[in-house]
Amino acid sequence: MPELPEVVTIARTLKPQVIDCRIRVVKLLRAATLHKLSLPPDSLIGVKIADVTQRGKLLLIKLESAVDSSCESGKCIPDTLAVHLRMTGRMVVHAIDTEPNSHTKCTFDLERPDGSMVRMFFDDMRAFGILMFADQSIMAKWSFWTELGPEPFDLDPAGLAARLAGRRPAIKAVLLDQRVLAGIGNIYADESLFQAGIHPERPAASLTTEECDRLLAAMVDVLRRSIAACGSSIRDYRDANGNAGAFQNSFAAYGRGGQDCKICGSKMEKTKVAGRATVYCPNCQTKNGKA
DNA sequence: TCCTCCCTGTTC
DNA sequence: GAACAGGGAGGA
Repeated sequence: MPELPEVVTIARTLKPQVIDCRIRVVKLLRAATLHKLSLPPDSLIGVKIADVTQRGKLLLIKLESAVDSSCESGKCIPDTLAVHLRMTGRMVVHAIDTEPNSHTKCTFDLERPDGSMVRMFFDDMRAFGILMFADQSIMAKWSFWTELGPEPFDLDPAGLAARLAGRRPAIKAVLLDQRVLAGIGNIYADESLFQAGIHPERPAASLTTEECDRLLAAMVDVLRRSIAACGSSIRDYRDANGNAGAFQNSFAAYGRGGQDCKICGSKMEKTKVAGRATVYCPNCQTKNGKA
């Protein structure tokens, strides 16, 4: 399940394979994978891939066009190919003669600067992923994009506290809300709360200044360590080279319900918060806070 | 503000 | 053969 560290890794491994390539053919194999606001697949024909970046969990393929990129000419030309991988999405580059598999939702035939061709696949077993081909006017209408919060790296403790202020829901539910923070999913929410010693069901606004400090430091540390390990591979995640990450071997909370706490040895408890499986240590992460 | 749904492979 | 995994949209 790609969260921020996995998307960073995918962007890093995809970029050298597709940069400066020109899109020649786009085949959309599942119509519902395309976002409602998206420009049609054919709008990508002829544009060049200028960069591959990421914001939160969104993979952003930056495009540049050789022709007028304004809508005034009557034809909109996308400058962004945004990909939300959700649970099982993958972007992988294969040889040009590779055929789609049963989970392929879209293929992009790319011409390299030297004239050779490759085929980029968007595979997505569970079909939750979304493709968005957009110009700036469309991005400005995409609420998920316009309302996306800052990444933890771009916040200071006071900034985090300000974003949690007035929010009564459980801190874990708030961390998963991409409008509050971008990039945190179920894995890194559990890992960060464990590392910070904060119970996942604490009302977000009840965190003290000192706890906000600890939580932000934990999120940044967990995300950085995972990026260094090329992300976490639970089942399906692979980077753009098809390689798995290694951070799953460092989990202290996620998926460890019933096992011993790595700090105090207590039995880790499993519950549900915001409809998501949640694991925490009842001793290290107490409900009334812990110094 | 919380619940259900989307989707399919894996596990119980 | 049902439960589970889960991000986000949309509805109650």
